[in-house]
Amino acid sequence: MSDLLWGKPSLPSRGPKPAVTLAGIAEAGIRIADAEGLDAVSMQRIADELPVTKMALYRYVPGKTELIAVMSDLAMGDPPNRPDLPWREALHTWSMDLYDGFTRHPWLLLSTVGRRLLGPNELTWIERGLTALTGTGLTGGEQLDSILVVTSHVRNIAQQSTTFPGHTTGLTEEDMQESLTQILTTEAERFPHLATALRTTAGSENQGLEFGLQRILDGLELLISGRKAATSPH
Amino acid sequence: MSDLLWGKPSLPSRGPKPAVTLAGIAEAGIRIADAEGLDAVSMQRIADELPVTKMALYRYVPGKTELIAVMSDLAMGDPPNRPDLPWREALHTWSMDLYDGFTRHPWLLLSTVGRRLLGPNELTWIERGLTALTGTGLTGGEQLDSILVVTSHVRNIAQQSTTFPGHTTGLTEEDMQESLTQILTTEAERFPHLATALRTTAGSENQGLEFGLQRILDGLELLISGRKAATSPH
DNA sequence: CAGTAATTGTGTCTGCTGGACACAGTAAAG
DNA sequence: CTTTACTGTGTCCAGCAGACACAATTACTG
Repeated sequence: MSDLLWGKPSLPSRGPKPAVTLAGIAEAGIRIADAEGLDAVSMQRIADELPVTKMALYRYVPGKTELIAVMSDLAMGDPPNRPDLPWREALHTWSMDLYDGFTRHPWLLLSTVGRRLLGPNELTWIERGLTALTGTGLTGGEQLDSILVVTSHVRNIAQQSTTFPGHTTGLTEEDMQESLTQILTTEAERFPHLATALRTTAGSENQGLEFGLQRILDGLELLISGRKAATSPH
Repeated sequence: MSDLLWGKPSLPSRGPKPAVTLAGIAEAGIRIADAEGLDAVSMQRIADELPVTKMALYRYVPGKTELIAVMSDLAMGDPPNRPDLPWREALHTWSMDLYDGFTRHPWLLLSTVGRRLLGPNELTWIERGLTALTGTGLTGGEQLDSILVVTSHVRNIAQQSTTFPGHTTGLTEEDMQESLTQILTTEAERFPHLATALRTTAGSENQGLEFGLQRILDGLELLISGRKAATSPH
């Protein structure tokens, strides 16, 4: 099932030499997705970048779904190896690294939704996140839930602040702002709190990432310190 | 631009009576998306459910993108009106209501990603969330960031625990578990922390929602109480 | 060396999608 | 009764994922 994601490239066989490789196909797909968005990735489009035709790709990949999965795991890459840090700093830099990845490959936000098979790189990310939380006294389930919360936050912040090439109707941040302010003037009475909230907002870019992250880490710290206070004096 | 989402249905005109309505089209689309997933929603498929042909739909909607936007805002519905509660309880029930919405219409998780124009219902959700946070001493930006964190968490938990009809390759939770345990046996040395974390996990369903939510609310409470301690004695 | 089996790449075909466009029919206003 | 505005339909196109048959290439086997 997940041979594509985990299997080693088996070289020796009988027929003609393959003209391309699975990794090469995936890289071509990544290049297209980075430049033109995930919607621009089609079998034909990928084949155009390689010395093969569209149908030849199906010798390497059972379908587009699986190809996107391979692309995604490959683009995710290996998480940067950080030296030993206290759990809070470790999780913080881990989050920032994750955010960097999502900004480098915005389409990952679209291709990694819902239930799916996990590839080696994605599992390594999880492993590194868990590493940061070992020794905190949290149970395994709590550790998993913790990195899930952090991941969710990073994902959605990235989703909101990224410009998707192609995909969405070319909406700039200004378009949204303009539409919103126009609505708030014509329908002000329906959204009083939103109006005041926006009025008292310093439009500083991307502080949402740090804000939410600090809240989550604060919440985790509360739990962890309580957990330690309960176990260590006993 | 957002006339479709915000405009009133203008009745009187000259030509023949319209055979359908925008709301009717959107409801048909919602029905299909609920039952068969977002991918099953096509112009042809919607037209099959209505007494018109595919092309007639374009008299009511400029394109599929806008139709999905209308469907999304409609499916989101009005947030349940809760009596006045302390901010923490208010935000908690708000989150649960939001989660309910996402489980009722899982495709909303797919249709409401990225930059987009906000409809009246979506804005009302935001307004209600902000209402819970008024009087906490948080700035407008902090209030917005707060509900963003909560929303992100709810979204991603829903995303993970929901079975998408159609969309993904029919992967059950068992398939993922099986694939994961198989990987962890063959590649155990690469993911030690993950292995132990999964071993010490009580497989209780969906506690991730409550866990993360409580962490976030704890973090917010820490900020809010600090904010109040700084202002009230002064 | 000849023959067979395995494997790769290609071309053709189907059914689906979103959408452009011309055209016919309908209802109200002049 | 004509004009005008509007609705619904049929036809057409480009692009998509993928099924399938077939030719070409290579290695193993007798």
